[in-house]
Amino acid sequence: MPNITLPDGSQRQFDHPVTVMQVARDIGSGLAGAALAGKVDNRMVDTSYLITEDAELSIITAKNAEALELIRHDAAHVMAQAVQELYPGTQVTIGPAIENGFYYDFAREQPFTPDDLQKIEARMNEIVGRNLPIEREEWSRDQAIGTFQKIGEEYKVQIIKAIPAGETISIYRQGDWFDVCRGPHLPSTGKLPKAYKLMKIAGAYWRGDSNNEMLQRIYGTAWADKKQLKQHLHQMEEAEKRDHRRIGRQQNLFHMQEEAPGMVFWHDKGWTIYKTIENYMRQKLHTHGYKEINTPQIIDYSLWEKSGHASKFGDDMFAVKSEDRNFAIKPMNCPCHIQVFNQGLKSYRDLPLRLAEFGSCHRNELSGALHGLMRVRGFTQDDAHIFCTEQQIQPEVSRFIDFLHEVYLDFGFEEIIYRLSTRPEQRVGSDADWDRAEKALADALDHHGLPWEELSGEGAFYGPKIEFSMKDCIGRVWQCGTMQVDFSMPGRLDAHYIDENSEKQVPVMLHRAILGSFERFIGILIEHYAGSLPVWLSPVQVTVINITSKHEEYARQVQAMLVERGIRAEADLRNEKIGLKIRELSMQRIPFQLIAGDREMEQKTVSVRTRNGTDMGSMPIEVFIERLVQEVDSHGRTKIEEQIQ
RNA sequence: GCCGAUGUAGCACAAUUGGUAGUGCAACUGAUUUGUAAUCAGUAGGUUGGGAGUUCAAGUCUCUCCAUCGGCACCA
Repeated sequence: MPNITLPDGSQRQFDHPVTVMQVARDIGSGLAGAALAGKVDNRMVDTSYLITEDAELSIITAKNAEALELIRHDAAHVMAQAVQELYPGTQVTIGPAIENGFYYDFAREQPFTPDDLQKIEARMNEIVGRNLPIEREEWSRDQAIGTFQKIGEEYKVQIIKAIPAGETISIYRQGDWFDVCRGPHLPSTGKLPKAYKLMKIAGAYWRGDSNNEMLQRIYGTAWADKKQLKQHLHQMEEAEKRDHRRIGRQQNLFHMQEEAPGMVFWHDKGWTIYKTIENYMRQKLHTHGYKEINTPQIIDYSLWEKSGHASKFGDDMFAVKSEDRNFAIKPMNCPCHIQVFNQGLKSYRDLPLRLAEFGSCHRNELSGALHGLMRVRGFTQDDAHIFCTEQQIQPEVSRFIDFLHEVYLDFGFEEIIYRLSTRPEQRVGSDADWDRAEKALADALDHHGLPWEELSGEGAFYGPKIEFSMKDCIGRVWQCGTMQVDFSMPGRLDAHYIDENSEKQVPVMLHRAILGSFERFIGILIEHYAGSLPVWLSPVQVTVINITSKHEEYARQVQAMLVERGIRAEADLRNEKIGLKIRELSMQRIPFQLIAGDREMEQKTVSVRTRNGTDMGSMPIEVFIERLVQEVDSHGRTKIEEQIQ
């Protein structure tokens, strides 16, 4: 007879099998009312689940984190029921819980409209109001297939057929409506908190395959209570405010236009950010032993055929024809780097050879994939290729990881996610090669004591890779850095070196990038900092403001002193009140505003104000410059505010 | 590329059932000489994304192309 251990360690003895709900009732009627599901020996189950043996049990209520997934999954079911009641003939397919909510994919000729969402939501409220008990049934495969076939649910039939033999087929029924589902579910529809909202309609391929027909997906968000829902909606609004496309326009950083889809027109302010990053990287590459090179944009198609890109990515390359010759605009830099490597006979003494290029590339991405600076057709990578021996892979990867950490920290990204992608089914190179390369990458990560996740089979056909992703301040993950081993291309493009025994060898090539593309990286920076870039990256670092025309000359002098010291300073000498200037400059997120009036002019000082409204008082110009230079040089680690305190 | 939505002044948005395209901010002109997030007044600004069609009449309806947005798929 079951002896049930609760999370607080207390035990309850029963002389007969009990359901989760019965245990909850035994503890208290309040808990029974709140119970949404149970967790038996760490497995989520329905409240109707019958416990026959000794077990550990926790009762899941809306307060538990685990409840959210149940709530979301139920919301998906309730939505599906609502849709089928409102729009007969619509077929259901799948509808899982996802981060922040849920979706359900429907098959229906006529598209859903935004108005439909309101109607569906209203019907969902009604279904919740009906408080239909949700009951689990187990059916045989034949019964399940037969039943769904009879009601015309062809997709469900396919889903059932795909369930492995021997696995139980469970059906969840709420009122007249039922669905095949693994569960668990809430005890009744009335338990679903009315803290959901349907968000958007989207197309989605059946089974995620673009060869299949497209279904209609409805996304919703669902939470344990209205407060959480409100908070989430508020967060979405906040995220929208930091959208790099919006900030890019507001701060006059760049624009894009119809005539050049997926390509960026950088304005002077945005280009200043770009140049600052490029110069920073150039300096870093130099200290880390890279040689910077530059290679052509347009190359005869035959090189891309030889490298293998034409057959694999030909459709995504921009082609150019001239005097009966076919060219392609380069989609990547590696074949060009091999051409540089191939000039002159290389010795093992030349290795490792690290060739870097701020390589401008063009890829004809599908129109639907474009997204602001994040996914473009024309971009520049902080690209480099390291030519080395197999023995040098691990030390090179290790050095690279140090380099990458240095850079990410300077940009203010502290949380990095590491993923190692290993051999895919279709690949070149011997298993022994792959063994050694995968081990070299894993060892380098381990050597740094870094936590990493293996993505089995996700490597490129030519070699394994590590992907480095950053987490921004609102928790979104962006893949930027990469380190890829390549066994294939050096051989295809005839790269050789002479080893210690005077024999010709093919070098290993490592493809690597830290920022990825400048465009994307700048987009990430803008969103991470919500437009308030650290001073060292800010296009305009300081603006001097005069109070009246009397102080114009002094303000100009101050600006000149700043510019002299390499500070990006402007002067706002407009005939406007300083309240207006401060407002506008603050909204432009200019880090420092220097006020020049009578007092400052007399004492040769400036009054310093930050873009966040902190008045730092007045100080001699020289003192301000020294402190600012320190903040810039330290990449924001030494802040002026802190230097004062 | 696929599904859906959207495209109006530099920007953010209006415009009843098809009936003279407006408002705010910005811009420009003038006044104001101002002390820490919006001084006041005036002026100008548009073939409504491109093309075609229906109609006496199209921002509004239809077709088509383009771009953008949200997803899906893709991402060397």
